Amino acid sequence: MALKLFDSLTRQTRELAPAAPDGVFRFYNCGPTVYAPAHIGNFRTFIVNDVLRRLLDLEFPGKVKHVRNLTDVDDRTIGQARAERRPLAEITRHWTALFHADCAALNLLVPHVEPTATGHIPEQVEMIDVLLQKGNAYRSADGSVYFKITSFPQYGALSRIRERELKVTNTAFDADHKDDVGDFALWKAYKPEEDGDVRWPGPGGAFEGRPGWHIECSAMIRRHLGETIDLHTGGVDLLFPHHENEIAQSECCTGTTFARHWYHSEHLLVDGTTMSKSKGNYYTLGDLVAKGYSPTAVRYALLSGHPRKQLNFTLDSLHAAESALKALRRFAQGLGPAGSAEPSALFDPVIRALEDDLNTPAALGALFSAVNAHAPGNAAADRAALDRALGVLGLDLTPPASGAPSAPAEVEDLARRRWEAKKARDFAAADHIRAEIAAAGWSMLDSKDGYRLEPAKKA
RNA sequence: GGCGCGGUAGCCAAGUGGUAAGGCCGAGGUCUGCAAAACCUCUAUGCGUCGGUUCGAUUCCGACCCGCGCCUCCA
Repeated sequence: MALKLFDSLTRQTRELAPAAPDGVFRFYNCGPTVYAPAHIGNFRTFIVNDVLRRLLDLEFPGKVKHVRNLTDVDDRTIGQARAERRPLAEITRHWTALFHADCAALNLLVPHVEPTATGHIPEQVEMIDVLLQKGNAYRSADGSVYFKITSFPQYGALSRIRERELKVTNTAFDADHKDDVGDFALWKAYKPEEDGDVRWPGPGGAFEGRPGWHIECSAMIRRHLGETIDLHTGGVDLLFPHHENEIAQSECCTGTTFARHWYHSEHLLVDGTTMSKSKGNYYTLGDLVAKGYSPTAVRYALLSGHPRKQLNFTLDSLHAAESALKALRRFAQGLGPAGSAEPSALFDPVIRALEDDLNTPAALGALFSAVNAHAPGNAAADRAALDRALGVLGLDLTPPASGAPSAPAEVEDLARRRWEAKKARDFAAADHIRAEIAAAGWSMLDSKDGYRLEPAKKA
């Protein structure tokens, strides 16, 4: 089985394989900026990358090194700290913790390394020093350092920026400091009124300030994965300028290929448009859980579209996901435990769909096709196969732990009375009480020898 | 203006030069005192529009219409 993935640089679907002699597959996924709760659009990318990670684990067992960073110093994190008048580290620590909790709820595997920008300042400064020495970077009047894109002839290969006609605006061109609009900051000189106590010694041991955004990834990759990595991923929005700039600074610094394969997942839209707080279509995982949806359903819904296609997220898609998951749970229960059985081939098409450029919607389709095609016989082996397929998708069928809130005492009391009435075959009374229970916002679900109460479904 | 992506049933969504996976919803049925659940069955002569290539196109080519994203720090 070969794992194929679209490569944003060559615009072709290519096979993934480690290049280094040690056989380790080096995988870097651009992580979040920790200044606010991550929204489900962010999580679409992280979930897609999580499925990728699981596929890689299947393909290269024990030989995958997965790194995902945390951006904990940049304009936005600093801005948030200023707005709240709290130390930067306190802000980023808080949002990192929430991010990790959301990741756990969404069943995301923990990367092998999760480096932070602030934890790698010397590494970043070192790279900037090299770029200055090699003439790929220059220092501006205020002590900032910019990368000179004309010094790197291949600049623009990834984003095809040369074919674009840049809409140049005054705000985009910081004429005071940059030589060229396209140049980007490697190091930003310290500005007391903006940066507060956020500052480090800069290139050459002088020029206090902080790193630009792009250099952190280059430095952390170099430190944790080496000069050449096998796969670099992120959302499409990072393609330009972030990844373009990473390539430039890394390759100029090391003189060798930075990433052998690039992959970008598309944006999540909500209600047909981009998410924004002002439109009221901005969702975090917490928002959706508060509405009663399970994180597993969120994960399922986010996998229901092709990762390289924009996905329009709606609450309806969450309903569909909950229903589909419910059917899968029933099916799994019907099969019983896998025990020590070897997986059957029943769900192989699911894995194959994923190996074919991470086609998650096809994989989900194949999952149900297999369920529908299932014939009784080797339940344990089929269950083992189901578990493996669901494992790669990262779908955990365990029902939500907490769940059912208990009904108020008066509703419990009504239920008890209705049950007695029913047993006495006084159906008129039983139906009357059912209506009362419904009026109180609860549903009474009878079974053969008992009943349970659930909150009535909201419209 | 430039770069890119997409338009497949009520909704979501795969896919292929040879005649449309799958999920949700809905409908009918079985079962159940009722309700719910579960199970069974059904649901696109059609894949934005118009041309072209072809024995044959939803799938290739062209034009057009519509939607969306990006164009300097947003996954």
